[in-house]
Amino acid sequence: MPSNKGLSSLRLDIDRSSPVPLYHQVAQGIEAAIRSGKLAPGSKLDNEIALAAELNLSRPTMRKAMDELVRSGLLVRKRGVGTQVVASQVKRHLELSSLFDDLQVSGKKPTSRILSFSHIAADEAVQDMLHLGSGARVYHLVRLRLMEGKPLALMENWVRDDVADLDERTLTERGLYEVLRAAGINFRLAQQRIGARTCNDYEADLLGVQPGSALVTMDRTAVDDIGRNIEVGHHVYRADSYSFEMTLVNR
Amino acid sequence: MPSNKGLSSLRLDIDRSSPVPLYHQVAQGIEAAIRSGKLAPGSKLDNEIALAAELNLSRPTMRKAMDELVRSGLLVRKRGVGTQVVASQVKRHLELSSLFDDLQVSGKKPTSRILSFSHIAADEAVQDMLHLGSGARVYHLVRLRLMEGKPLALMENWVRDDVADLDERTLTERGLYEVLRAAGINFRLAQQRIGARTCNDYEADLLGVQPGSALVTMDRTAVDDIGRNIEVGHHVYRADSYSFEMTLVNR
DNA sequence: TCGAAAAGTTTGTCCTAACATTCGGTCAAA
DNA sequence: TTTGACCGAATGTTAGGACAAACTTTTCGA
Repeated sequence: MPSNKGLSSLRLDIDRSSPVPLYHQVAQGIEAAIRSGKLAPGSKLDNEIALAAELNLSRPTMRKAMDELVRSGLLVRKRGVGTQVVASQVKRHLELSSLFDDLQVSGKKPTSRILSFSHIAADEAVQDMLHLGSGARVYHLVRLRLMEGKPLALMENWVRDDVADLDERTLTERGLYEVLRAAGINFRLAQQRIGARTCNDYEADLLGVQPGSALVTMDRTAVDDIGRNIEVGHHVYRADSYSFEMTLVNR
Repeated sequence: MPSNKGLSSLRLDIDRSSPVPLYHQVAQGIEAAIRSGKLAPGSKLDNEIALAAELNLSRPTMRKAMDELVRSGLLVRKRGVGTQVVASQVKRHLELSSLFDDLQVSGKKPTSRILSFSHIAADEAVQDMLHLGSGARVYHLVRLRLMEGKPLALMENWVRDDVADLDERTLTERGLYEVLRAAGINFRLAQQRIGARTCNDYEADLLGVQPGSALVTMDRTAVDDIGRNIEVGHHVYRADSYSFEMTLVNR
């Protein structure tokens, strides 16, 4: 007698009139059940057909919902065997959002001090990374991010100037990504590189650490939904206060 | 006059008798076309229906192929508009593989020096991370990874002992993941955290750097296809020789 | 008793068929 | 000149069915 878990006990009520796709509603419902413990780590789910029938959905829709959770690392599947909840508590996937957004979600109160803001001609390296022609102009920002008064990150960004109007005051109280999204930009992907190095005297002073302390470095290029390279950033974080968490998924 | 690109010029011949799924064959074909430049960065693809017809596939299959490329960051889609090749050259996604595998693919010749190998009782922290009961035993490895004779990484791993038999000689010439895969383990996901710190005298000596140099740190837990936590690792890399590249995708 | 074959279960792939939603542009009305 | 309605085009969602492949369990024969 298998201990398969149906979803009936979860009260997964889906709203067919909602603009939220059914598969996403289902995925969110199951995710909530896993995170709240109603679906125990390691427990086996009913098969796709039974679950679909239980929710009055087609199998493709049910499967797409489960795909979402497999991709985010909450479920694992094996052909001929079934689908299980992953044993360990999986943190949320590394999101394509700015640090500012990350910290807001986690309930902290980040502030931003703008050290430099200018509208300048892009040098060759920036032109290349943003795929701009020669003579193009960009916004250049250097910001210090603080969390509850404590310096956390030093961020230098170059933003193409033909997608939004930036000004210094707005950026003080809103994250860069928030401002750009409000301007109608839909970020789709970012390529980034994470590494480390020791800090110099200038950085040590701003971040409030000893010269020679370790820094986490992050270089990023962000792309929107029509393939434009919107922004490149070079950020350094205090290694004692920041690290990157992510879940890698195969297949 | 749109400059939409069909795929006919690409000679995408798909083999319906192959065990490789059609959508994956198509995805690989398009990826190859992009990476080779036959599909120019920024160019717009034909619509899904036309492409499907061109390859004698159904639209869902075509769509699934494109999904793969969207998820890996090579294409971007926008409803009502179309699908484009991303402007920038996207590196391969951060894979769930060991460093050893990574370097092999890139054509380098990594070697491994085993500093310590033992079969020991798991302490409480390891028991917890691998979800083992008290009294469980694990393999414990400390390895130094060298690339062309140059030290690159210092790696400490704990592996549960009920899934494979490990021995010191095999691990010298094969990567840990390779050995575990050969034992029938299908890795599905890994949760990892990347950070930085400065190195101590012991690490400096082994890695051939000055004490106080920057290190990239990586902590990882790997999970297989039936939800078992197989291995936890704590690795440190020379910051001047290693960094993590990845592509984040929204949606 | 043990190993091989068969049957059953479950996920994986592929197809056809609609309809919905969003975007970009055109064109007419204010 | 600007606004609004409409239309075509493209991606997004949902359904239902059929078969394939991998794995587990049971059954059967030596």
